[in-house]
Amino acid sequence: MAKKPVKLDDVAREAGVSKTTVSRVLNQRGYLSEETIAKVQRAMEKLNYRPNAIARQLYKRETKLVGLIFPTIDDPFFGQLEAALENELYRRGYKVLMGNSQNNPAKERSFLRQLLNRQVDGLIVGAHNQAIGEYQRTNLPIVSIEQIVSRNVPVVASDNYNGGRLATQRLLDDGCQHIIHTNYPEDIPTPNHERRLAYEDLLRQHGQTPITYHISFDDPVEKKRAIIRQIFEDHPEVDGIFADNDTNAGLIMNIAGEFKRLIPEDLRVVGYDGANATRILLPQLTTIQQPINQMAETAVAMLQARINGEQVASKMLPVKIIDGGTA
Amino acid sequence: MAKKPVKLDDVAREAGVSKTTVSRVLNQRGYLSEETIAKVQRAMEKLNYRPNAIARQLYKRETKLVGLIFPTIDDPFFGQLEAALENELYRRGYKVLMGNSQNNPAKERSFLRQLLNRQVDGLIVGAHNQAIGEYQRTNLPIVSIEQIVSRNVPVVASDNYNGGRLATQRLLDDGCQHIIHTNYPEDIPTPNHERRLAYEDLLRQHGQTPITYHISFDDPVEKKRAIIRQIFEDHPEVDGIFADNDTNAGLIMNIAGEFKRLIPEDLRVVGYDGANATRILLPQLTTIQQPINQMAETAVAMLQARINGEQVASKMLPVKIIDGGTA
DNA sequence: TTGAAAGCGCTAACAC
DNA sequence: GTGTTAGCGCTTTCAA
Repeated sequence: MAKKPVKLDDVAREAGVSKTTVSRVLNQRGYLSEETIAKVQRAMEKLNYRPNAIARQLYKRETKLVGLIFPTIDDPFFGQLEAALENELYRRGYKVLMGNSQNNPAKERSFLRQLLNRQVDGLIVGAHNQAIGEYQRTNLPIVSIEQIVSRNVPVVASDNYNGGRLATQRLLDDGCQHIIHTNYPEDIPTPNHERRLAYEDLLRQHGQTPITYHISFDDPVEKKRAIIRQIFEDHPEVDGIFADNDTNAGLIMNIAGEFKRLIPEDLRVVGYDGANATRILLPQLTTIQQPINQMAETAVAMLQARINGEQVASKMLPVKIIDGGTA
Repeated sequence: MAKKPVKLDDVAREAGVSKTTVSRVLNQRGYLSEETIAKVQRAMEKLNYRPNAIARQLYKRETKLVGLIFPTIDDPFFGQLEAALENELYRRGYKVLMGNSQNNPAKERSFLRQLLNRQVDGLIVGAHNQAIGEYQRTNLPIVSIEQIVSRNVPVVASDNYNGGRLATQRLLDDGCQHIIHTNYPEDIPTPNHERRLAYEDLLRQHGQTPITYHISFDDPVEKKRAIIRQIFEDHPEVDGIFADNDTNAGLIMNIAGEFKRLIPEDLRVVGYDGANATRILLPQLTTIQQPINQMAETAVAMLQARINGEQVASKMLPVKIIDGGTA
């Protein structure tokens, strides 16, 4: 609005040198006399000069920005994951463009379209939505987390099968006879479903019938509660629940109270994720912990490699069980 | 790396028209024959053309990007706040550049410096760090949330004094005789301290001695736990605690267990924030709820006004008490 | 209804 | 050591 912003030219004029010289001082490149440097710096100071990052980006054809596309940030797992990603990216000189898809394919698509317009140097995605064609026909470097995007996008995932195995085995070891599992609806294909496979395999091996209730990540919490109440109504005999995330485990623990079930006496519960926030608020919850920070570091390292033009393979990271007391 | 990206020129050549025409089709501006439009669109399609957003930004001198500077995103309050901000900004056509200052003044400063270089059209800040000189000498539109930044930056805050009053009054009504408060260290000036003022005012009015323990938001959780244990050791007579955020309230509830205090029988607890995630995981916690989503909407509306060159005044939003059962 | 040309603010050959 | 010049890819007067 007010006065036009100061540009390189203005600094050059003020210092009585050429644009090139100012640019060199700015980037500390090439040979310059101490005197000139000082002169230019004085001019910059005097005019309170701020280089225009956009102009530089245009020339350099890189923005040092990485887009993050995840369902939301308002969740213990994704909050910690995105925080770790931001941190690691910052260490490597990248800033973060954040996009929450919120189970809204239109939003995800619009977001993606814009980012593909040379706004970012790379993308890290973990959105739940149906993989969109856009992801396929771009050669922007992409890495995904716990999500299958397309054939040419490497994935960082934790060992979901083993996580499901550890959780189910714990409940079996506790002597549970009626173990129920909660997971996403089947039509959303994610590595997450390996957890369910492990649960089903183990239950069958032990002569029990696997029963899975579907709770969509993006459901409003009241709907989630309703589904969980349904579990207790449909299966009063339930004595063990393996929840596919800690938030659901928390809901289950509360609703168990409504049904007068004591945990762990009447009902054992194992959660999944083991994010900081849930560990703090629900330390009593036994859960399968994903190596969230390590997943973030790995994803960033892989993205960096892709940006450098290298090929990288998908990676699987180990999980572990955290003993709380609920199972 | 591979083939050079397609640019406007290429599309123009392919369609046999000028750059101007292609640009017009792109922006749906000016008079164009149906035929030309179709021709150009076919060329775009064929070449899989993606406009370079950076070039446009350079010309337009606006990026449609807003920077968010907060301590972290891995926290129920800030997670929900930033999610709401992102959502509201997206509605208005802005994307979000996220920067977590993490109680690291160097990081905050570096982040800020870069954003001031015309990378964003505006800034919403809520970092805890000492206000940095940089904030003052820029004319980038800025709005702050629950944070005093500088004289010319309008603030969106909730009614912290009333929140402190509601919390303390509840504990007094419950008959607590020894009420303790946790809050930030005093040297970080935030509207948050109004909560403490209210607590102190009320306690003195009731002939009690206010006692505040300082828990820094950025302390590692083990340090927070240690401070809370100290409360119980120093003041075994404590029968009410007003925590300045729900995470601390959660820690208090767990440590109360270590000291064999039953809640609410032996100890009443009131938290602060009332964010979604804590409401889900700790529904039993009585807390003061900030209107987080409304704060986000207000901040975005104010920022938009500032970007449009209007002056705006700071705003204060009401809080309410949520009955859980811990007080 | 369309095009030529100037310019957004910066960088980097290439010359001197 | 320093300057001249030609772009980076787009938008927009102005003219035709």
